[in-house]
Amino acid sequence: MVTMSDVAREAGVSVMTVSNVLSERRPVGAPTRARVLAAVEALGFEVNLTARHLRAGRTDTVALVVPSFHDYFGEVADEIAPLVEAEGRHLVLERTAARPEQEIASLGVARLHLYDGVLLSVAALEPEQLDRVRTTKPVVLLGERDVPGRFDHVRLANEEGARLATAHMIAGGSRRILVLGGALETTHMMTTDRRAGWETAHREAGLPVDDRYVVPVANYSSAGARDALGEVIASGLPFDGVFAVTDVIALGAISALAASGLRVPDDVQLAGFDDLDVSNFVPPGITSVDPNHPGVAREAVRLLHRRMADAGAPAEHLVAPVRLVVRGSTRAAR
Amino acid sequence: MVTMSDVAREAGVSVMTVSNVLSERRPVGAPTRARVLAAVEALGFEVNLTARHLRAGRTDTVALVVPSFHDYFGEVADEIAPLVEAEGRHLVLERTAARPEQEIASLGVARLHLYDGVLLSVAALEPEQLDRVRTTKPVVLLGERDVPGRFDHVRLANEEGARLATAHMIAGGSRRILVLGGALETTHMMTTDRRAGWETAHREAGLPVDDRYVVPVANYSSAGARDALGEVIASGLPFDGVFAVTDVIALGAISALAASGLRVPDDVQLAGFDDLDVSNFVPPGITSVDPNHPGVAREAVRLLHRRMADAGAPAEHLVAPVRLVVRGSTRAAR
DNA sequence: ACCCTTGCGTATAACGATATAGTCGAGGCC
DNA sequence: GGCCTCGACTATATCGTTATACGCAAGGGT
Repeated sequence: MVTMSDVAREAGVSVMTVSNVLSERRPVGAPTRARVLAAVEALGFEVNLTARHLRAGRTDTVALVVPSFHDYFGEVADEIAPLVEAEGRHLVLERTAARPEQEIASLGVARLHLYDGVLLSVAALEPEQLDRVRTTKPVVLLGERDVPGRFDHVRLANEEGARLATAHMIAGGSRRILVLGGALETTHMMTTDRRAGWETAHREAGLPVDDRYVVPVANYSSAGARDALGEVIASGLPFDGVFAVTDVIALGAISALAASGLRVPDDVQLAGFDDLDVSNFVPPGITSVDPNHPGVAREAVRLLHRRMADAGAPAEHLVAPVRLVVRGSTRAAR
Repeated sequence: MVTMSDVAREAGVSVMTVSNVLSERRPVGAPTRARVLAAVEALGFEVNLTARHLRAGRTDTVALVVPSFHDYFGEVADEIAPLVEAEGRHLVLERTAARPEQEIASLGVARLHLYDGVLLSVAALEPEQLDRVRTTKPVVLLGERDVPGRFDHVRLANEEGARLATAHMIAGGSRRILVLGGALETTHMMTTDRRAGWETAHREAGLPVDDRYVVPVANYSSAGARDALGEVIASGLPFDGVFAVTDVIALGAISALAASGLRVPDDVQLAGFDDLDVSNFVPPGITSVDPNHPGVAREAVRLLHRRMADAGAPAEHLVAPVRLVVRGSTRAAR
């Protein structure tokens, strides 16, 4: 490896002069500067970022820590990357899927210190585990769990989005709406908050809430959704609408409906959540709650920058607004 | 930040003893060991990975560098991660999308040295740019471009997969098959290799090859595909099959076909490439070429480990086999 | 003539870990 | 008793950069 001192020797100057030429932290005379740059070019020198980090305490790198790389998180990551890069920093993704139940533990707090800041997506992490994380590293949390108050946090208006989608299907004539991927527990998490919105819409419309219409889905996957909805259909439980708690689940649902010869939206209306790309293109288009990824990304990055600039700033807890995108899988109000 | 020397002072030993306790590189007496561990616990010490890297030259981290985080690459990344972790290392994702035309330059060779090894996905990188990368860092290339012989490289059997998919639709009765996302150039890249397979299938069947059936798609996106196919339909060019060079494009195609009232597969057969999750669930199921992601991931990681263990090993160039997954978007042979 | 600034460069000490060579007492062997 | 080995622990140099203080000549103000 070619180091700064190699360059310094080649150019006949001290290492600090090389450093100053490259970082432009302090002025260097034109002839000296030229000789240094020539030496850099000739030797093919590249700065050692590790040494810089150790000494300068700065990596110019931000990590986004996600449970898995695909689908939802991949799309969000692509929104966040340009915003981080606009500030002259780099974004890298780390993943915790190995042990979803202990996101930080499996990652190791030590790794957090490799970065200037961390966006941590908390899907399965319990608040008390999070509370044990004692780090001064700037961290902004993303996700639908409750988190300790001292952390900055961006979450979605899950309940409101679910209410909008469900109410829309009720207005379109549905009276027996499944919540696919729902769960009966009361802990605040993505799935329970969205089920709560489904309930709210029912109550507001004066419709009964029936627990049999809450259908869990294994792994929140499309395959799990297809199987789960297939079983509901086979069971004979009557339904005329499906609120899928994610678009990935909606995709599994549309597959199961098609396999059973049920027409969307004529026999069954369908709505999802997340507004993934795919929802726009799967015929007849899946009505979905748009969580405004660009907006969430912008807020998260804004909070992180603020925290990096001022470690003592009071924590902010944002709830990003959502809106319903109506497509062919639901009917207009009757 | 609490350092090893804080721990050493607290435990009344030298820093090397702390290091030896934690790394288990050399034996430490039981009472001393206990005091050290107690001090680590009491102070909440976490090793500084940057300092370790600088001194020990090892990060236990592998990077996967991709053009973007979503869809195809996200799915591949989730396959690769467990394999890397199984060897006791960490996987992080870096992205180059900022300037697709200069993947390495935008990333900076310097960043490569932050990792023990790098899996570099070359989508838009020209061979001569790659040739300029002079690094001793273990690098394995993934992707469909030609690359300099000195690099390890894993690519797909693009032409063969395209040939299989096209031949299958010909056997099912199609005679005028579009290649959506195709390009007429002859440089080896994903899109041209797949177009070549489409041509081969036509020649083998004694069918004419018509350049008007090669339809480019903006950004290889679903939206671009929908627009492009919409224009073909509007133009009146007759066709009864679509070979989409990626599943993302196939998704746009199915949307355009539905919008025009064309039935799949009755009026138009459709096949894609990549076998993304979505293809399994979009009714009626999209026939697709399965590039065997797990196999590709396994080979890539195997090559990287080999290269990390032996920098002088001869470069391997692998072409991963593909197979056709037949679903409802195509007809059985007539 | 004197002092102070300014511009340009250098020498040296960190950052926090690990590698290497050493120290030191206890015990074994002849 | 003398010598050697061995286990347990320590002192110091080092990885490649940047922060800090300093040296030194040229120029400007009084």
